[in-house]
Amino acid sequence: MSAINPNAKQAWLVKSEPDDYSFADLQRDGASPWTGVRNYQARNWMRDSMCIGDPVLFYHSNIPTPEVVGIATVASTPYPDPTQFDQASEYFDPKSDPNGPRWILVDIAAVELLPKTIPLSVLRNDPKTNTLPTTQRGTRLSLHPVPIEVFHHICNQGGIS
DNA sequence: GCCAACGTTGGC
DNA sequence: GCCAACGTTGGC
Repeated sequence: MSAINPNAKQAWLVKSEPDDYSFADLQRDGASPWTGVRNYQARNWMRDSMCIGDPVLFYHSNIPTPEVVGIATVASTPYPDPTQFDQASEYFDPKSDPNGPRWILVDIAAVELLPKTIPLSVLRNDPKTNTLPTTQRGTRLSLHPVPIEVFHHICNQGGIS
């Protein structure tokens, strides 16, 4: 059972297309390796900065109303993404060397569904959240840091006290 | 479905 | 090391 570390110094946001993998899927699975991230900056954060127990906002992208839907947490230390060596996977990377894997991930675990989801439009209209990369036009990072106080603010907005 | 913005690739 | 071409992300 994974829980958020109340003393965590850093929170995060991860994006997922719900048609591909939704927060409900994560709740069903309990936890899941965060596979398929193929962006070096995002990889570096997983490899170097994400700590077990860090809070995570789970965001649904590529839908009519993109929104933060749930709370999750980092549930493992970093390790190589197994899909990079799986020829059957859409994430297979022929250039990755098993002796020095290119793609590193952590496990993400579901914590709770937000009673009230928070649409991107609301994040953009709130001065406390409108500096998040996800609210910036053109930002395609699928994973990025969120200041811990902003995380708590978003939880409050979402109906969690 | 469109397209702007961005990251990556590869030729030179 | 530059930069044009390309592929992908993701809002709309």
